[in-house]
Parts: sequence; structure tokens; C-alpha cells
Amino acid sequence: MKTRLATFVKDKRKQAAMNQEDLSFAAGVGLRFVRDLEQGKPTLRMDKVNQVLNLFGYELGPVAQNRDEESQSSVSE
Amino acid sequence: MKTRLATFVKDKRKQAAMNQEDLSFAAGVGLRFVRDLEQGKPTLRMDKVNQVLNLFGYELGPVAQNRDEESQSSVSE
DNA sequence: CTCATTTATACCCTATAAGGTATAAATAAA
DNA sequence: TTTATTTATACCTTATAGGGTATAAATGAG
Repeated sequence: MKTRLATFVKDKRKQAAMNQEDLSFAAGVGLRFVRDLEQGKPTLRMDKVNQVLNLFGYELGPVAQNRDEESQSSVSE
Repeated sequence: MKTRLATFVKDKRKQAAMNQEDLSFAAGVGLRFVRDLEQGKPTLRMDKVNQVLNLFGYELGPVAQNRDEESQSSVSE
């Protein structure tokens, strides 16, 4: 499943013109981890996810279940 | 360290008049996990954290590092 | 103060996330 | 089409999170 988080990371990565390998290196996590993250694996460790999000000035936090945290566009309806 | 997430959960739990044991049972996670969560342990698994947040209508998501995601009331601004 | 409740720490075991390697499947450019 | 690049899956090992139990330290009521 493509979660909000997965989409967010993939999107930010594309914006930064990086491939998954670049990102994994920059974040200091394994390439496999970046892949799991972008595939929406739900059991990831928060600290590892944060290592990635920090690159983009973000971090994991509680968000209301329906709100669309200022990603940018999407939700067409 | 008391992270934003730790504070959020503890606060929501208090609001719901539950102790940690109640919360662990309601969320289907171990009591130890609730404790680690409220103590700000950084290496928690996202799925377990989400089991707790879901009780309050929240979930983990990317938030900008300095913003103070509405703790309880509303988004003022 | 004592006693009850709640929360925090420590020890231990089991299940599994992280990550490496290899491979396969897309995606894109020629 | 072929070939290169990127992304996805599978297998395996190692490190560790989750969680149970026990204990200790707070917190609070009397």
C-alpha cells in the first residue's frame, strides 16, 4: 500500500533529483530500507524513517488521520 | 528526552483518563511499549506507534521540523 | 508518616527489522 | 527492438525492539 509517508518520501526524493541509492547514502540508511519505506512497509523503525525525513526538513509526528499535511497538491475530488 | 510524540500521547491519555495499562490494552500493545513511547524512545516501530495513535484519531506522518502540529485544540492560523 | 496507585528501570527471551547480495522487473533512452 | 538505469523481490544473517516479569521510584490519598 502506498501510504502518505511513502508517497511523501518518494516525491521529495524525485524533487531532489536523487535515486534511491543516493537517498540511502545521504540518509545513512540501507538501500533496502529506502525501498521498504517507499513501498509503504508499516513496521519500520521511527529513528530510521526520521533519518530520511530530516534530509527534507521533516520528521515523524502525530497527524490527524484525515488531514493532508501540507504535502502540496494531490487529493483530487 | 520528551519528544513531541511522547508528550502528545501522554497528554491524550490523560485527557482520556486512562493509565498506561488501560492504554496498552486498548491499543493492543505491551505495557512496556507504552512506557517506552511516553519516555520518547526513538527506535519504536511505526506500526505499534500507530496502534496507539489510532485510538485518538491520529497517525504518524511527516511534519515540518519546527511546526507544532496541533496538540489538541485547533489549527490557529 | 503509611498505604495504594501509577510510572520507570532492569533482566531476559523471542520475533523480526535492517541491510547486504542477487535477481527480476520495470522504466527509459538508443 | 536492445541496452542501461532504476526500482522491486527474495534469501539470509545479525542486531535489537517488543513484551513479560519483577522491582523500584514516584505520585497521591489518608
